[in-house]
Amino acid sequence: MLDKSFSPDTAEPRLYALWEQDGRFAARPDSDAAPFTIMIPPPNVTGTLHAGHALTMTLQDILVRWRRMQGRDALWQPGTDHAGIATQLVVERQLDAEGVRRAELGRDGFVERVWDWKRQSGGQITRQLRRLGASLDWQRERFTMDDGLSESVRTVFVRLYREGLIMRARRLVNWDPSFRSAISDLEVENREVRGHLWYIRYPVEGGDGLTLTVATTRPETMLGDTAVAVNPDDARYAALVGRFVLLPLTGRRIPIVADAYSDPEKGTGAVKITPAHDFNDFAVGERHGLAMPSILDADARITLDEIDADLAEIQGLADPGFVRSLAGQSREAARQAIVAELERLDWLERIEPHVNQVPHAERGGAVVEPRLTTQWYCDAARLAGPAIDAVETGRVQFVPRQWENTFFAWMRDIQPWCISRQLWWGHRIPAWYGPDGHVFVAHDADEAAEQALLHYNVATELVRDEDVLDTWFSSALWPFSTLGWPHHTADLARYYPGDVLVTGFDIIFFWVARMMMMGLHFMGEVPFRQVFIHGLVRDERGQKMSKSKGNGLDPLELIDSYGADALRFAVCALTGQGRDVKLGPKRVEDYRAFVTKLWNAARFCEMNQVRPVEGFVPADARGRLARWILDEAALASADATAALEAYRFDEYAAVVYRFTWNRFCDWFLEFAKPVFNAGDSDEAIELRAATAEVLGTILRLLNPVMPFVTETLWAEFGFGAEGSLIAAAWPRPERLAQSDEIARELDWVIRFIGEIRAVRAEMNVPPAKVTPVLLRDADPSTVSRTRAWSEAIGRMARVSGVAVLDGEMPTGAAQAVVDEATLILPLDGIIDLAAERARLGKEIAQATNETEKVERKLANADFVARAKPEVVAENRERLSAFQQEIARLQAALRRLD
RNA sequence: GGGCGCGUAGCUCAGCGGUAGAGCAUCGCCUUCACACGGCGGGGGUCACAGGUUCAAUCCCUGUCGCGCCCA
Repeated sequence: MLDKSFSPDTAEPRLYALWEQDGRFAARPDSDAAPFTIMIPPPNVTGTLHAGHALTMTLQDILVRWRRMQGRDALWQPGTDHAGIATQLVVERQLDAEGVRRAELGRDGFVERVWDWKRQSGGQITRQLRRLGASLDWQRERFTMDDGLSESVRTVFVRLYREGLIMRARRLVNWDPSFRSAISDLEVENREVRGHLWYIRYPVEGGDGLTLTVATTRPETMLGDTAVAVNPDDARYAALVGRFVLLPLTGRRIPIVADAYSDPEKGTGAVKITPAHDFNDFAVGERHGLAMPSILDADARITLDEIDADLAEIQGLADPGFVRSLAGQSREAARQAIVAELERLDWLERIEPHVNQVPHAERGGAVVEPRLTTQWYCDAARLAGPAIDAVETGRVQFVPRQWENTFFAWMRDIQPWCISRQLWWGHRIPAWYGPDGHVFVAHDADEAAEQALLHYNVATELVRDEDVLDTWFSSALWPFSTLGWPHHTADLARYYPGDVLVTGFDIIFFWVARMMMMGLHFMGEVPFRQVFIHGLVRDERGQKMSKSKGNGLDPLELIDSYGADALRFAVCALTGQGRDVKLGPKRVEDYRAFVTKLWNAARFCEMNQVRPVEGFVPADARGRLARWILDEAALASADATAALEAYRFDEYAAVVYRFTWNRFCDWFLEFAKPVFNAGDSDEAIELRAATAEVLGTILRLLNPVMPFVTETLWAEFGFGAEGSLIAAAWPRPERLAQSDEIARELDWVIRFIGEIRAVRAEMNVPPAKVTPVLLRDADPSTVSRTRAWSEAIGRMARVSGVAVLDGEMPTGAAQAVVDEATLILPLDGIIDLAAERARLGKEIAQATNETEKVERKLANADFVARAKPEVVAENRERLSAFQQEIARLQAALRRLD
């Protein structure tokens, strides 16, 4: 006997362990089944499960479980990425707490510590994914720093280098001064900051007091100015182009250049150019062959190394002593000091409040400093071409489609990808340098040494590049590196390309784009055929979840409170196409009610001796009720399958929910009660078997989204051993013969009962009051239906009996119309005749309103002539139905007099 | 500034040429032997606004307003 309610807290760990132990999640490379592959977009190894993971992993798990039930050889590849910056930070913080400095430990010691950390606390998220019920093939778990994956990374780097797709270059990068590393453009977010616009006068050389005023948001960078730019079309400054200004503070002589970058509308129309600290200025510098001195170091502190030599002393304008006093100061302090000095020397014209976009590091939040450094770059533009082509030709499909626009826009304008990071944790770049700086890129030190020998003709000491690769470089290889590449493994042949990548739209530039570029280049084939893009999880009010707002949802808490099934179903039901998911505890709680409903329905089945019957064939069922629900189940199965095929998770959830609750529970089980109570008649035996069949179908349909409760019921009912539902076959819908006719009959019963219920409720008939129903104008077939369903009508509509009206209309009766028949409920003394008149009047009014609309339509010659014939016919039928209904209702109204 | 998306019942969202829907909330009734995390019934919408296309527009097109996101 089932417990009073489902206990997720005990069922979940038990079932999960059972599945895992039985190898239910494992791919079956030796089977004949067609593979279905999803590569998990590897979560960050330092990460913990958040609501966004709960969403994406639930959707992936639904797809995987569903395809597995369809008989596919499902591979859901698990693992994590090594998250260079995040992980290094975690371990550095640990060291801080111990009072140990990273430098003291040395590189090897530090990396060893990171591995220690990884062994102890890394991969917390993989344990949490288990609580969600995610059926990942854990035996295949990979980590981007594994030996195999590291080999892939080295191979890719060396090959791309040899193909000229990787090169070193000295360019501006986004520099994070707190991590002291280059970071990706994509890891920079521009935030609006209220600052100022400082207007500074630069004296024109030989201009007799003539000055040029520039406006800047970053006065401290003027130490590195090497030009002032004006727009070539700006008449105000035309005469000055080609002349020089003397830079206050440093006394440097810098040219006035004409460049379209300068916007005449902005500020004064003259803009100072600091090529080493601004991306736009860098481009101007390149166009005009300007010097590019850096004035900020790795910590974003003032450094004079590159400008000290040309500091000049100019009375009232420049004082090397002041500039030297700035060395080592932060950007902020230097700004204050410089503004004060300019003011003192009267070169500051004015200050305006100004809102500007300031680049911040997404992780850590430091103000990013564009810095001129030598880094490794990957020629993303060349790799992007085939990826763009793959989407254009449909070899990779975005679902929903519109996301391909986002993909195209970014890919067509892709910038060189800076792949080096100044960290210790990560894949160290396989490049070695000779004493003269000559670079040798090789798979390992031995190979590099061989190259050096060939190059120098003598054994030469080499130094390895200190930097590591961007974490995305290794996750880009994930779809094939996890399968054994660069070795030609059987797994690689079988599971590449994968079927679908599931991720949020914020990740299109990361995983989607990069996996495609690398997959196409190295495998010659796309890494996945479809990309399902879902929204982000937001809180109940639609706000983005964030730690600072404190509105984050902990999926584990939700699982503790409501069970994993409820959380999963909520996520599934709320995942519409191209929309964010607003999730809160309330929504999860609401869907827990569905878990409970299913449980109770099953409990009811159990207490009515519903058991699966071996060899039961739906098509052979004889009872109309049995055939009805079996056919309805087939329809639901077909709809659920279609929804999943289209990635319509909301629709899938709705279909199964409606079938289970609003068909199976609300009507079928109610209709079945008298049969179940009738003992062991043939009809009862068959109906129990049919009920078991349908319950089994419900459990199978729901298993992908609610694996725990369905699996529990599956075993309780003896459909199979505990933990075996996961491997059961997905329902294959088979429509039954004569189902339309049976569906019409059941639909009639439902409407018949519904009408009586509505009349009773509106007339405030006490539930305890049971009344007969008299039929007027009823067809013989209707009369016989009332006989066939008399028990259900009696119990569900509180009717003592249905009879054909014989003789006079009873006084004080309520009336209702179902098709051709008028139902009369004698309620003398109970109903208020005035209220009954009003009720009938309202129904007449409603029907009349509809009639008029249809009449107007049919009166329109154009409509009759031009609309599709079936639409016209349909409207004629509706008109006649409404007219008859009105006539019957009016007759009913007259009978009250 | 460019692009994308969204404005449908109090809330969250489906629908997307021909009868406006669901869940939750709300109101009324019901502790009926699976379920009060329940049952039954009801109320509630000029489908943002303005034009256009069409026999017919919530749905297609154009514009306006409002909201969100991405890119510059």
